[in-house]
Amino acid sequence: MESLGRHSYSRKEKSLGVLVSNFLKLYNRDDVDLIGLDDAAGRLGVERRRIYDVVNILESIGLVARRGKNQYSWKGFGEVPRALSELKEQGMQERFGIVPCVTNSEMVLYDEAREESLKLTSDDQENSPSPRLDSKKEKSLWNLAQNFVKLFLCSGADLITLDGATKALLNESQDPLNMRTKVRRLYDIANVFSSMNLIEKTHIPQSRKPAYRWLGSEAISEDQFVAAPASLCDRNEPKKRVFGTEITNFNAKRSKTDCSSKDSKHYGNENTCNENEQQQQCDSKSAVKRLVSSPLAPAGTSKKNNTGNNHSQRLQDLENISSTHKLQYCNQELFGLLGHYTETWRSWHAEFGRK
DNA sequence: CTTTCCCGCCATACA
DNA sequence: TGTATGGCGGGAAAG
Repeated sequence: MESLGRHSYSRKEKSLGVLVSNFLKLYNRDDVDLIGLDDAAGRLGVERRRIYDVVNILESIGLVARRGKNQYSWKGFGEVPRALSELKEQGMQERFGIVPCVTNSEMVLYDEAREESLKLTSDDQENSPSPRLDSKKEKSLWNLAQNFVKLFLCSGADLITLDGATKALLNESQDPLNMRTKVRRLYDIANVFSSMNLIEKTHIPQSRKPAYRWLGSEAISEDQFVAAPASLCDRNEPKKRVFGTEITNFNAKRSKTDCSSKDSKHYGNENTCNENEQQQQCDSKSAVKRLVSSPLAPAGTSKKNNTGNNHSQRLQDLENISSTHKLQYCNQELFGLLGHYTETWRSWHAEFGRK
């Protein structure tokens, strides 16, 4: 019904936060080990690019680990504490505690002597291949995410603003242009972390400045369990990938890896992907919903099952129904009673067909 | 207006 | 070469 309702689009529905939430809901299970990027993208109905974002950030916490091309492995939440403590230690060793950050009050302690945090000790003598391999990683989402948590873990600060974090993590490069980009990334990361309750968004006491507070690694769970009940209710339509984005997204991910060639491809938009979801025990009261979505064509591979197709499909259906029923109800009484209805329908049908 | 941040172009890395 | 990965920043929604 709302597929026609034009402006049902909301940015929030497509945020990295909900993506991650769905991602966790999907893979946070004991029996899950390998995660295929294509599979994830397909199941979640997003472009592959977004999966990279999610996975990179999750990896910084140890939730997942790169297994190889197209493959990540699911480590559990059990791994998180370990990873965090490791990060903390790492951060302590570096200058991470002392940087422009926010105290409980609201003051922004300006920078300080963070100059020689350079790797005087571990200068070169590292990766032989590329000299600039380092710079590459420094800018990665993965690295940024780790540094972000280090900030929380190492500085005594309770609240941290993205602004402050940016300045702290930006190596002296006060360039405003650089900062813009950095903040964007931090927003991404913060959204992910807060969606899994690792951090929480608040405000600095007096000023209205938004800031983040660190929550332990314990309150992380809860929401990402199988969660059958809640997910079923709003299971109506995917509503992501409404329209407009279609044409541009040509993700020619042929891939098909090898192991499981069971792919339904990305075009998981529209009414295709949701059905048959998983095989969870969610059928408690799902039966009711099931009926509603069936009328539409099974779609399948056609990427462009536009409205035109639907109409003709609909027509076909009606036609079938009408013929069947005509044979069925040969009772004179009924026929007479419904006569004008069928007549009306017939004329409508004719007109519609003409158009 | 400013803050938040999604989208997807396209540079790199890799096979 | 083709594919996989993921910086990066435009610009639009949200506030």
